[in-house]
Amino acid sequence: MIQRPRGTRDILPPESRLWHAVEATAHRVFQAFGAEEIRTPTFEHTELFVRSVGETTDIVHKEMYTFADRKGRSLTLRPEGTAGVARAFLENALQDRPLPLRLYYMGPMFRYERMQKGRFREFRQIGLEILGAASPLADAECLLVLFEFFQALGFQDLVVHLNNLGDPPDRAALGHCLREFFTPHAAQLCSDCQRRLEENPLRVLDCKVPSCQELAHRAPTVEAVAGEASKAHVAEVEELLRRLDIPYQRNPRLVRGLDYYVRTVFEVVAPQWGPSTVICGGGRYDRLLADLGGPDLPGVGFAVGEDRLVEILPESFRNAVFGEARLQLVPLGGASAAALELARKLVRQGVPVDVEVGGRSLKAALKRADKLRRRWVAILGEEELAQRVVSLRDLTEGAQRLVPWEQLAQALAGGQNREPARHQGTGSQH
RNA sequence: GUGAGCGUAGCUCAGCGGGUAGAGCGCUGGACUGUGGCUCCAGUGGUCGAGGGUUCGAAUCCCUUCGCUCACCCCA
Repeated sequence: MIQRPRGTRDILPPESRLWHAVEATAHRVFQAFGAEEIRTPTFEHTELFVRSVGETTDIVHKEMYTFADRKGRSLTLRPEGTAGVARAFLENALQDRPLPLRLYYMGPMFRYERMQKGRFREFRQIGLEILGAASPLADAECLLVLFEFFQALGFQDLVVHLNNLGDPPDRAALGHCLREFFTPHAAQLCSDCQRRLEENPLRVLDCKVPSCQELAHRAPTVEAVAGEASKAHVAEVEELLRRLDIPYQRNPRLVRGLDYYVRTVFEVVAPQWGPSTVICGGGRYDRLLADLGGPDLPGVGFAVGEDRLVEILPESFRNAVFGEARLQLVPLGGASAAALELARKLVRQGVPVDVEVGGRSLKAALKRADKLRRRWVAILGEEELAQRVVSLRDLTEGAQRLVPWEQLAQALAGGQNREPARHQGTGSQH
């Protein structure tokens, strides 16, 4: 038996409805704020990710799905979304459109990693980029759109963790400072951090090992070396967040893994999953477009991990999705063809219908409707057919009455399903 | 890349001091010929992850391998 490749998943019904609903919500909210969807390739030239994400990052270092095509070109399955959007922006000269441009995307990303809870080799991200706006207003708008999205999904308790990473010269200076600070205490650091001290001292700041954390808390932060410009920029973002009542928390040890970030960086963690489970990460990347050979235009954006988001979706949203009323239409005897006609009529009126085409007995059909937690069953037998009615049964109460076909849509209007059926997880477990 | 745990029916698992593969749930049907949920009955379902070894005989003991999961690193 052939199994799915490691790190991929089958998203089965009814779970797939949640994914659809999350994506529909994203389209609606993002578009309401003036963003438009961009679809870019799932794979790009390897060089794009090496140059944008950064050569020293783990993503490029050891997590890319890189392969040579038949002509020997090096291609890579995209590990994140921003690089492709930036490339498409430049390639299609979108800087000649009215700026800023708000672009959003959703789709699969790929990273070659060992499997773990909430971590996949193929996972989905929903992201937004605002290109061509240097103002802190753009950073704040990003977070505003993000939180309106969360709000529409029913989240109540999410908090943004926010930091200033400074401008590029500041980052270099901070690296120096941190090396000077940590080197005398190197013996106290974990072995990973001793390595980080050489390669990327910023990463020591968010190590989870207690002894490292203790040191990190006393280490100099970006504030010590950041220029006035970046400080003022992030302070203004904070001011706007307060004004908008978006809950945030300044975290001076927050460091993001991608090299292109400057100034504002942020992430949102799932409260019930502990501090390491990031469901959204983002920040400002003012140098990225220029580094890719384009005009010197700023950008800011975020990406939400859809897999993790679906995992922690509030009950309210799940219930709304699974509670959608559907009519189960059961034909008896020779009424099957008429049932299909009736189903077409109802669907055109906006009523979702399942026709029982299994040819089973009424008893079996009712049993099935009950298993599916359907509320309404319409029985169409010879007698009903002759009178152009159905027997409409309400499975919640067991009540049943005859309803003419023309009034069926109206009789069902506003009806909710019964409590959602319990279902299996995501198909990712075996 | 490092460390740990686990692989028996579609799902959750029992069986492991070697002796003919089990239960619950699910699915299908029946008891109840056009009326669900509860109950009862029947049916359906498995190269015991794979390969090798020990043995008269292995799901069970030994070795190898593959797969899955969790943690670390890092991230969505």
